[in-house]
Amino acid sequence: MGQSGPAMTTVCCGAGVPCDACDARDLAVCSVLDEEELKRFSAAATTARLEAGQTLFHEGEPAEEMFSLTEGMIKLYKLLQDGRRQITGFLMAGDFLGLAFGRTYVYSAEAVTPVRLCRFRRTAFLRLLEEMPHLERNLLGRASSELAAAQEQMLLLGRKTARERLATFLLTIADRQRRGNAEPVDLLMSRSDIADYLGLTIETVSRTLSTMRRLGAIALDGTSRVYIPNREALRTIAGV
Amino acid sequence: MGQSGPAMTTVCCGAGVPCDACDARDLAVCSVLDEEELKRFSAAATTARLEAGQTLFHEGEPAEEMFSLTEGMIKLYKLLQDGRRQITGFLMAGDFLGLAFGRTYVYSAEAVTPVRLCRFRRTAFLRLLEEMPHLERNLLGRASSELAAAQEQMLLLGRKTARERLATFLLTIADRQRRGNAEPVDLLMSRSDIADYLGLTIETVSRTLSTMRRLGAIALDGTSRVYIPNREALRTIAGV
DNA sequence: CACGAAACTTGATGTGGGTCAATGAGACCC
DNA sequence: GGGTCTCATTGACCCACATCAAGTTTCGTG
Repeated sequence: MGQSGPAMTTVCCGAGVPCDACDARDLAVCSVLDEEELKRFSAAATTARLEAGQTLFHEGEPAEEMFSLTEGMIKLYKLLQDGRRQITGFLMAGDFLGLAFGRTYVYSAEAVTPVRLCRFRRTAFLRLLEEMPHLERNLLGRASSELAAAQEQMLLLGRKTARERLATFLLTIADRQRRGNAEPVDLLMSRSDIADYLGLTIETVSRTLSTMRRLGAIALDGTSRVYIPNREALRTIAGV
Repeated sequence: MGQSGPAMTTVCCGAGVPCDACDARDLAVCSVLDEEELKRFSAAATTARLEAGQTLFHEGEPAEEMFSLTEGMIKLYKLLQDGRRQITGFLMAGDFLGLAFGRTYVYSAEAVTPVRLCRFRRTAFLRLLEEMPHLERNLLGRASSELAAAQEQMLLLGRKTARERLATFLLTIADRQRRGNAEPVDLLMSRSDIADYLGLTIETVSRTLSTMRRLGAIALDGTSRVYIPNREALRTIAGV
């Protein structure tokens, strides 16, 4: 189920991007730091890269590092012993992951596309957190909106139909990619990932997308590009 | 669907409990404050009471107040326009609610039992937050564990069977009530609340509990008291 | 560019939990 | 102690989505 590749050992260090050239400079936690703080902050960070499909960490492992995603997409997921999987979120440039005041990670993280990240030792990061109130406030804000998103997702998983789930999903992706109304959305993740995110099977995802295409609610270009001719119409289907 | 009773107008002020006599003194956010801070903190708070079934606030309303629950149980929920409801959490003494950096509440909150709370004006609370780093750290910790709980709930809603959901739910309640293995758990909330929390219908909740009783996994005393003779066995059913 | 593997789509069939409906059991009130 | 209201349980039936099983498309590779 996509857990190919050894974990941390395969992360290549180096090839780091300096902060001013970083795609996530204005999105990530570091955006709230002043020049002096940024210097100390980046001194505490190393950079890492992962290929698509590689695992950053597994649920249950000691949470010794935290990460800021600067490029690419990562999925977070939890597994039941028999292999059933629930993807709890897709992260993009600027997102922070691994924050845990407990001892272990509460989810696994795997690259969906090739990614770059800034990596911090847990202890070092927590020290920075104490010294930089802006940083703490920013993380609290992030946690708060992640929580809101999680509650929205609970509504989806607990109460929405397959069609409503897909419509909601497509609209969320479109928003996050800040695409104009005419531009296509790029899904990046596989049908299996979408299914495990929406609490469905790949067959249902595929069938539902086909139905929506037949109805003219979306158009598909390949398996990953989706045109949404009328977002308002999709919003009606989404039940939002 | 349980939205009886007018909202804020019916909240009775007064009858406040002084901090030292407060049930939640060691659980709530105020537990991290020193004497001097607590004085300022409580000066900013008023107290409120609600009867079971009364609404504290509705999703979408301007988020002008934040609350610390000191007694009783509150449920948080979101609605779809056609009335489908998802309960996203049950809060107990010590829990904090209403934290929103956005302008509006992202969920509704309603009393399950009679409750008492400390109430803060949003602006006043945010000011206190800046002045008291302990407080901010505590809230970040809370947000972080709430997020972990939310992800656990997504796994439940997306991937678990009805039986697994109920078993998980009962074990969680048992943990939160810190009951010994022999002691019964008290559900407090209705079947309808349980159903809307677990993404099921009341009929399925009822049937599943009956089946578990027939199998000897639990015993019921009335509709609300549940004995769990063997938690390990229930844990096996829960798939955890 | 042909081959093979993986990912996706589509169809046929099955089923867990939803829906609809009736009955039962407390709780409250007079 | 009987009436009523609300909530919970139980039964019969149904359907949205899962499962099982072919195809088909895409894409990486020699």
